[in-house]
Amino acid sequence: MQRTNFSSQLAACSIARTLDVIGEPWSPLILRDVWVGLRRFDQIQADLGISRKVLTERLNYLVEEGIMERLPYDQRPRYEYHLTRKGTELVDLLMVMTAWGDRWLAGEAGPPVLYRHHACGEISHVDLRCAHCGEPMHAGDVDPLPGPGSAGPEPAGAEPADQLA
Amino acid sequence: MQRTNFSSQLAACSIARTLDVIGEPWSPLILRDVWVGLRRFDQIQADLGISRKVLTERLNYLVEEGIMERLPYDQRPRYEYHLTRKGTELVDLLMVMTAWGDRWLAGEAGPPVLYRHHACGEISHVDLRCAHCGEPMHAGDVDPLPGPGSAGPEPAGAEPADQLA
DNA sequence: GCGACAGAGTTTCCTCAAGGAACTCCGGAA
DNA sequence: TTCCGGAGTTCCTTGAGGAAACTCTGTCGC
Repeated sequence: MQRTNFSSQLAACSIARTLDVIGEPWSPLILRDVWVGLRRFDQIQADLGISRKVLTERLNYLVEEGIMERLPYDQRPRYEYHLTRKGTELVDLLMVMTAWGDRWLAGEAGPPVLYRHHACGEISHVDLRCAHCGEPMHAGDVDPLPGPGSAGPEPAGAEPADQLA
Repeated sequence: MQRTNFSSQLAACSIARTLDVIGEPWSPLILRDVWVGLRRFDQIQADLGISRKVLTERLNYLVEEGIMERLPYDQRPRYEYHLTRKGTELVDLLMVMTAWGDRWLAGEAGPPVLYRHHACGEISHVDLRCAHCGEPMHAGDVDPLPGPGSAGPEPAGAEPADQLA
């Protein structure tokens, strides 16, 4: 296929920008693998069954974008991939995917993996809260407004959010 | 390209399952558009600049997966897409993408769109909390454990999370 | 010293589906 | 009776992804 081009959206949409970084097929799964400790090329390749070519491309891109670092672990040309701060924060996304997938897509067997929260020691999952007041913050709890990086002051028309997010 | 095949991962990974639903290019942006009120085919098509063919495919798939409903709004064959409960909860993912994108990828101009939280009236963004204890829950705050839907009891080896999430 | 080895990619070739553009279909409206 | 606007289809090209073989580099065993 042709490389999907979100360019028109990149200007005005943090979602599109984020997708540009981890939106490609396999990228989130690679991020997950590195997060849980599969740090080497062949480990990730074997775990995912991804082609070596694609894995190379994705890893290079993720390094380029500052999501991961490529660090030598031997005199020989051997490298490990580690998450940067930027990459670690991106794992939030994976946790939300996990929560949603567990809730809506888990088979009769239940979730394949559980997470124990260090702070309370319980098996739990993530919940979205307002960073300001701490109350729940979901799809219906917000109004979108044009921000400083928007294309310009939108006419306050009937369509509140034509150029979005 | 050949349709990316996560099949090996689908069995054991809620992330892969979730990606199977909204992981394709454009799907998250379509979800966003419908969320903010662009509900008709041509509106979405014009907003995203996506090809009509791909938009048709994505919409059909999202309807099939129960993320959206296709509802007539006229005697003529005219339809609108609306989010289901399942789809609305998936918007959480978009909010996390927005938060991450705003933090790490916003240009010098700042975020293109802001969200005002109904509960507190403030411009804010989402934060991840433990659904159980309410404390912050991020990448470093959890241990993954095999759950009921895992392939089987993993040998409690040195590699704590080989078959993951 | 020399070949086998292991990790980490590169390269090549092939296939097939993603994207784009143009076409169709349907039921009012003029 | 034609025009129009919304909502899809159809067709073609291209380039992404997969598979497998090849490369490069430093170690290890003998």
